[in-house]
Order: sequence, then C-alpha cells, then structure tokens
Amino acid sequence: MTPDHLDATFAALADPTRRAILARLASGEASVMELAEPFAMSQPAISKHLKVLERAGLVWRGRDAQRRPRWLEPQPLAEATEWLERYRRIWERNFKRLDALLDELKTTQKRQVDTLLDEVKAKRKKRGRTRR
Amino acid sequence: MTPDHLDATFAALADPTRRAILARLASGEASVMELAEPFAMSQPAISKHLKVLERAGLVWRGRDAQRRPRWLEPQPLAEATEWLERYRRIWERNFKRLDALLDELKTTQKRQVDTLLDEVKAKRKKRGRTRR
DNA sequence: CACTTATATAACCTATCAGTTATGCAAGCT
DNA sequence: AGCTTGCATAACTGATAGGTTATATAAGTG
Repeated sequence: MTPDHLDATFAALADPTRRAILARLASGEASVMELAEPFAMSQPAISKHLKVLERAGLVWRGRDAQRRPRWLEPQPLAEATEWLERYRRIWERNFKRLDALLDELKTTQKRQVDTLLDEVKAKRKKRGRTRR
Repeated sequence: MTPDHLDATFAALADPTRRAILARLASGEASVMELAEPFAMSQPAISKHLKVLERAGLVWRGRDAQRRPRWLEPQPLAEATEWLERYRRIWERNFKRLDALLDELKTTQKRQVDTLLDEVKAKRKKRGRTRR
C-alpha cells in the first residue's frame, strides 16, 4: 500500500484501453494477439499497455510455447478499492445521498455483472482444466 | 459513467499530492493556501492540481471573499468504486481468498498491511504453478 | 534448415504533465 | 487611495505517455 503502488494502480486504470483489457481478462486468460484484436491499434501498443498493467501488478505474464498469456492479479485492485472505500465511508457521513447513489449504480449494472459471471462460469466448465 | 469520466477520475487519483488533497478535504472545506501548506510546492502547483480534481468532478470551488474554498464531490468516487467493485466481485468467485484479503486490508494498520501482503505473495510463490 | 507465428524492443514523434517564476486581478484593510 | 492577501493565469521547461514503424528474438512447423 505504498503511495507508489497506488500511483501505478490508478494510473494504469486511467486508460480506457487498459480497462478494456482488464475487463477482457476477467473472463479468463488471453494472449497478446487476442487482447489486441478488438482495438484499432498496433500490437506493440498493446504490449506497452500490458507492460503498464504488469508494472502495476494487475496482470501476470505466463508462457505457453510462443504465447505469453496474461491473467489477472486481483490484489492491487483490492488495495485500490480499499483506498476508495476508506474515503467513501468518511464521506458517507457528510453526504448521506452517497450510499443511495452507489446502490443505484450497482443495481443498474447488476444484470451486466451477472451476465459476465455466467460467461466466466461457462468458459471455465468448457475448458475443464483449472489453470487458475 | 462515460469512459472519459472514469479516465479523468482515475488519472486524478493517480497522483499522491492529489490523493493527499482529497484526504485533507475529507475533514472539511479548505482554502488553496490551507491545502498548499503541507507541501513543498508552490501555490500555482496546488492550483493546478485542484484544477485537475475539478475537471474530474471530484472537487467543487466555492467563493468567500478572496478565498476560493474547495469541497468534496463524492459522486465520481462512487462511480470509480463501483467500477472496481464490479471486477472485484467477479474475481471473488475465481479467487476465494480475495474477500478475506480485503477485510484484512481494511482492519490492519499500514505497516501490518505490507507484512501481510508479502506473506500472501510468498505463499503464492511457494504454491508454485506455471505462473511466472 | 527455412518459414511462420507470437511477442518484445528500439527509435522516434507529439502531446500532456508536473513543476517553476512572473504577473495579474479581485477583495479586504488602514 | 494605496497596501496586502488569496488565488489564477501565462510562459517556460524537462519528463513521461501513448502511439507509430521497423527490427529482433524465440518457439513451433514443414
């Protein structure tokens, strides 16, 4: 939880491409090519983004033949969440509508989350082996 | 919750000075001079940081004579929390220990946190697996 | 071995960032 | 009116971010 650590985590999250990569990885490991596919961007650009995510500790690099598949490392996200939550709780006292606001945000997205979760489950079953 | 919005929020949070300013504002409004006081940095530098926080919507500018006191605006933080929470929930299913980790993070002090995290890392490494 | 695939790295460009000093301006003070 | 306080803005600077193309490396394939 050093400041540097939080710096790197939040900075990594500040880019929409990187957030999309994390979202993709939430449903399982992926190679660089697979991660690059949805973006109108060169492969080296994606490799750079991945490097940023790795430096922040959000993502791990594996090896499988020539592939260097990435997966998620949840710990730094937990730290970032913890930081936000701490202040959120303080502000809850000052701003009573915050809780309601957050609930609202959560319910509007509940369906999306559930969909994603089902997706994850399906893929894991399909793969059969638990790489992680 | 447009991407731009999250970009600006996370980018604003990526700087330790700005996080410190937010922490300070969590205990009430403050003038620019008051906010600048703890930092070895010029007043214009602080004004710039405040501008970043305002563009992210995290902070509000009031007016009181010559003072331009700042207040917190909790909504963007709630959105950022929500984003993190969404992925945290997904990962909870994959990494069962995450919840415990987060609880521990919440209740331990800074130094103990670092120790704990090292411990977790060590355990993970020891478990081995194809990672790394 | 030569070829292909997957990825990383280097060199480069431009824009933005985080800081500086100097200056401007509005509001209160005497 | 003139001085002081609080803050913003402009102009500058060096570093970093985010992209590019070209090239290098490493591993599987025929």
